[in-house]
Amino acid sequence: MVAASRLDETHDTGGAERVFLALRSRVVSGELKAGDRLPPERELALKFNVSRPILREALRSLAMLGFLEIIQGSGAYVRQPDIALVSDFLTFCMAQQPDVLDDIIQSRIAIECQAIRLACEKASEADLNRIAASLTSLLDTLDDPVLGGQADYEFHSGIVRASHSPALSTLYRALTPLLMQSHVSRRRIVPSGIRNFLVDAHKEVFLSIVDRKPDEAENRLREHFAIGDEYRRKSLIAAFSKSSPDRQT
Amino acid sequence: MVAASRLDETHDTGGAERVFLALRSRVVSGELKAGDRLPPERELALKFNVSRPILREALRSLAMLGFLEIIQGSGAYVRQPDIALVSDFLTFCMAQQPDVLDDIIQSRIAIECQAIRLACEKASEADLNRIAASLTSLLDTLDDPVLGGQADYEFHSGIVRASHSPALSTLYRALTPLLMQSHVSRRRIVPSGIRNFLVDAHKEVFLSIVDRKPDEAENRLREHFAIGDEYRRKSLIAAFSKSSPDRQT
DNA sequence: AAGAACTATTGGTCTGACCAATCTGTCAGC
DNA sequence: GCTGACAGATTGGTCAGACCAATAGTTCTT
Repeated sequence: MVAASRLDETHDTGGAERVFLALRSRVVSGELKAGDRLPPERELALKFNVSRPILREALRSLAMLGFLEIIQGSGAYVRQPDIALVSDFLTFCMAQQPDVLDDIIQSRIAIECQAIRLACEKASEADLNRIAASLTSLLDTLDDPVLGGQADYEFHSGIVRASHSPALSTLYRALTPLLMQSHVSRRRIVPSGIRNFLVDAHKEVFLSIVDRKPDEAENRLREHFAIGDEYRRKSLIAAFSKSSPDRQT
Repeated sequence: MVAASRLDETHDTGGAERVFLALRSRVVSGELKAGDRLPPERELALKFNVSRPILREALRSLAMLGFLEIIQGSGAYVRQPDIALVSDFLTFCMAQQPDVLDDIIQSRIAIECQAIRLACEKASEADLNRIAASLTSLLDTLDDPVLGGQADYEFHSGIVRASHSPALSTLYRALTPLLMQSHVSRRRIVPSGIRNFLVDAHKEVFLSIVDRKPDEAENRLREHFAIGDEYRRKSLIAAFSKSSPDRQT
């Protein structure tokens, strides 16, 4: 047999994947920085000892992952991957599991409760102003579900931002699309009666940050979430007992 | 001009990306479930009206993202993406930002503090036994940095698992690699004197879960983290003032 | 009926060519 | 001398056909 000439490859997984891993490691290691331009495809293909279609499979994969931006006629440029891709992927991973939309709120509470503690320490004047502004828009958009939801989001994301924790902010951004889904369906079933109450809860949370009282802030925030949760359950029960006969498919 | 037959495409971004998006949307929408086999490449290429190399660029990209598993001679099969990929990507995204390793601990605290509250409600006998077991190994491996670190991780991840929140667990798993990095460097500078104290802290946290007291559990956990943080700072200051002259490059 | 050999299917790769967008350098015109 | 337009070179985008390698299904032998 002629099986005696494959020792030059670490672990052969196919040409495309080999090139993919090689280039990716160059990016994550910092050897290739954002903005750098890769050599032309024909040249790279020669260097990696693969054909151009195979080399392109690797490049395209990196591009889809956000590591590269390929511009026709110009070249392939290293790009800082966007957190939005993580978000997409996380969304999909979680969406595979049943009832995640009900569960995702736990992650939100986790992040915001820690963020608000840090915010009590680190929030700047600008942070507080931003949160105050979102509080104002919250008041002005009580009757608009869409704008109101946006103001609500800005209030909460303002808290996270005020924590000055990049990791918390990154996670929060990654969760945002999923939050939006559960958020929309939640807000839809909230009638006008409870809204003033929710506004007051937001105010109290904000004031606790202004007073720099972490424990109080977290407790009020937890209470805010708990009330929302309790209310959602009641609504679901009510909706279920009413429309139970209609429920089909 | 012959430009009058591209209205069937949403927005033409090139063949490969078009195919990629089409197939990906079929996966995320559930139209293609895990385990399903895709048609042969030649057939797919015909269906999407592209050449095989282009079709392969799309397939390879999906494979690199974990959506597909391609087996030579057999076919391309839809696969449930692994959260580890999110973790990798998250790691890279965060690693680009400076000082994330010091900041990632905030995300950990956030998740665990919420998880421990849920654990107080939902922890099963098996959960408690698992945590108790990790507590035992923590005692048995006080002198081994590696095994001790592993026991410590099992204790904390046991808490998260006991929360029975898939979202929190998913996030925690995503953070784990980054935690390991900061964890190792932290544990290395912890001398033996403080360890018994840390073990006691773990015990108290555990007992609070057993007693089903969320507030107490969270407070003790926060205290545990705070002490670790405080200690790390002291160590850094000490190390800095001692080795300051040596510090080079 | 079980195992082996064969064949069809399917992914993996290569070559070479052509098109399209971009970049660059030259040259005419101001 | 500077500017703008043109033309060629560079580079990515795509295609076609061919061949190899691994797998799966079939058939034949034992």
